[in-house]
Amino acid sequence: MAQNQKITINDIAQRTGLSKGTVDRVLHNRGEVSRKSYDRVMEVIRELGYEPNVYASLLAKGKKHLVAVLIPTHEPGSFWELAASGIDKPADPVTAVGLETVLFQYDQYDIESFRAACAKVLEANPSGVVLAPLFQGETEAVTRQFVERGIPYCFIDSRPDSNGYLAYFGMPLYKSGYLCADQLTGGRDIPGALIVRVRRDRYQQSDPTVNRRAGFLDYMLENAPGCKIDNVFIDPNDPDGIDAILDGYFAEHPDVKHIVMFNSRIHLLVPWLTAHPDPERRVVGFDNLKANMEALRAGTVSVLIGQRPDEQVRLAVEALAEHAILGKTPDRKDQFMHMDILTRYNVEDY
Amino acid sequence: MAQNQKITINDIAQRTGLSKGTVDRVLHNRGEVSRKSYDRVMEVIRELGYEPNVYASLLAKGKKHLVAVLIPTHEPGSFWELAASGIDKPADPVTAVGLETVLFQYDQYDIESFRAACAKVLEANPSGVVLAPLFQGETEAVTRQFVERGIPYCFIDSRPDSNGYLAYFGMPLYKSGYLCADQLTGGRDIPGALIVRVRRDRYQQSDPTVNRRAGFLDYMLENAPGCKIDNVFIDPNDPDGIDAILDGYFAEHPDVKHIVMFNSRIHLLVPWLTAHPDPERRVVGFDNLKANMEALRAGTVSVLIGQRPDEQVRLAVEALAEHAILGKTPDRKDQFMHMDILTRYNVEDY
DNA sequence: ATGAAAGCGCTAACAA
DNA sequence: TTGTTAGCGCTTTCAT
Repeated sequence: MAQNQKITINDIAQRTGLSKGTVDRVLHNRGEVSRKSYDRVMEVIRELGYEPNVYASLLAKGKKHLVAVLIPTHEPGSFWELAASGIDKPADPVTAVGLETVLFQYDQYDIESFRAACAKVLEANPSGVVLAPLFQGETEAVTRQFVERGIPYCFIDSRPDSNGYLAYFGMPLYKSGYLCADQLTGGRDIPGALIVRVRRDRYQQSDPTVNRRAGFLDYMLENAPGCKIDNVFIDPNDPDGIDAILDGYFAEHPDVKHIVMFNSRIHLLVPWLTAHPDPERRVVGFDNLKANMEALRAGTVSVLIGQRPDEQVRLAVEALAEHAILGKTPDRKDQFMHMDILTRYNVEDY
Repeated sequence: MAQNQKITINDIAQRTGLSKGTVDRVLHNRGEVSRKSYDRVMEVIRELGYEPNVYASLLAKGKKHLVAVLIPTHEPGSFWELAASGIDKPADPVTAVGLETVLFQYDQYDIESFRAACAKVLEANPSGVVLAPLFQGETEAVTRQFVERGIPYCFIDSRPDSNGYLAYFGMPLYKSGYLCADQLTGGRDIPGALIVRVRRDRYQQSDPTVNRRAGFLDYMLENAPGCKIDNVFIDPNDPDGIDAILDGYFAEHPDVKHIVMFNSRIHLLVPWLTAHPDPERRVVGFDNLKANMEALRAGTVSVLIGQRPDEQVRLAVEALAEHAILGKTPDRKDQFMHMDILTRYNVEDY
């Protein structure tokens, strides 16, 4: 074990015969230092194994770091509520080190509200921002501003094709469809499966489920070639309509049992599923919304695939904090989250 | 938004007409303060919404916090290696805040080495220690010493019946057996299943797998009553013996396909499984050892149930750090980890 | 290009 | 019981 006498800038100032000020200047590449002094300082730093004391530094600059989290407003029980809950999770010692996180929200169906939120974020002049790229064009616009102002940012949930972000935290979408298919079929060929989709007006939003669907279909092609796959569209705001649509479909296709949805709304089917129990049926959906987990416990949904949205924001915030405070850059830019398989037997401690 | 002018102990000193010293005393309940002053200070603190500045505090006391992690030596690819890898995971800002973690190891089959490691831990006088309670009696002994010396400690992996620990991070063992059974059977009745066990000499160690086995058997009783369940014992150090035992068993029981192991050693069966492929067979094991994950990818093992041992130690270290630095106590003492279901389709990003 | 010095907010030792 | 004071290690003017 090496001697643990922390060595300070004073030590290295003495050793070099220079002053703390100069040492500090080289430490932060702040210029105004002669080539010679610079080299000498660097040498001694290495020699003595100097490591800066973060508290002292933070204390001296007296700066609070603020990271902004820019996500849609969350109705209770929604996906974005889960995500938002991650904002307070960064390990307390971290926040204790002078990190403040602020939530900026917008209506995910209203591009104007997104613009407004972006403006507020810029105003707050944060040390970093984490955002979900729901509106493609606008996202490009803000991130360009971030870059201009030297504000690092992280994407969560999904990731545009741009390149200036510090890191991305999210599920591998195509693969998640694959996994989903495997859970639905149990690895066996099945007669048929119904994909329930939400009719979306296109709010200029990107749809992350298309990749997922692609993965699903590819799996089926390879592993369950005999399976007939149908699509049906529902309106989230019309519960009766949902029942009617499902009734209609299954009346015509009594051989089909299995059901899958690629967004987080599998809970919309619970009333119908409850009314039409079938031990043979497998139902697979995504995301650990409260209502979805209820359905899992009740047995109406067989499997849920989770991606820990709260972890995504936690990790993103931490990455930004490390960047701001310690100047570190994550080793991998794209950090894919593990896809959690949830059944009634392991929901409890999720 | 409230005004963000950080208020300091100076402010509250002025407001009360007392000195920083006195304020500091009440802040830390260090006594030597008159009832009256105490009350007044508290009042003003509340009134002004004072919050201490952690950096300043840390800087002033100049104390590095050390947390000791006391776990078995890890051979490469073992369970404890995974656990050990969590030691460096606490978010960097945390370690930056002055946390040092040190690993203390012992031979899990040698109680003397455990005693020695404990002695060293005590010697290091850490601010906290995380340990796995492998040796029951000895664990009681050390923890008693921890309590005496006011050193908080966390258990990981499993948890004795004592009560003085700060927190426990681990898998719910009984439930994990239940989940395991469900994954093995796929929710259907099956003709038979073979439990492969490791013959353990009793090193005075507690065996965490007994609860798991109990959960498994209960599930089977309830949900697969027709299933014949057999046990077979292998010696980890005798690969040929393993093959022989499995050959022997399956020769006699051609109707049985499924195999399960309750410890982390399912990878021991890979040679035999590879030599005897069977698309109908399901094989379920525990823990994401490298060898196990390989088997999953190769398709010889169907499902692995993971508990993120690295997360367990990370969380334990963080809990201890929060306690030491911030004086916080975790809200829940027993923090059960989620049980991860791993298949070939979601191992990749684990 | 470099040095000197005044803090950042808090702690702890010592006086009073 | 309370006040005073000298730092903790680093940053940041302001001189030089």
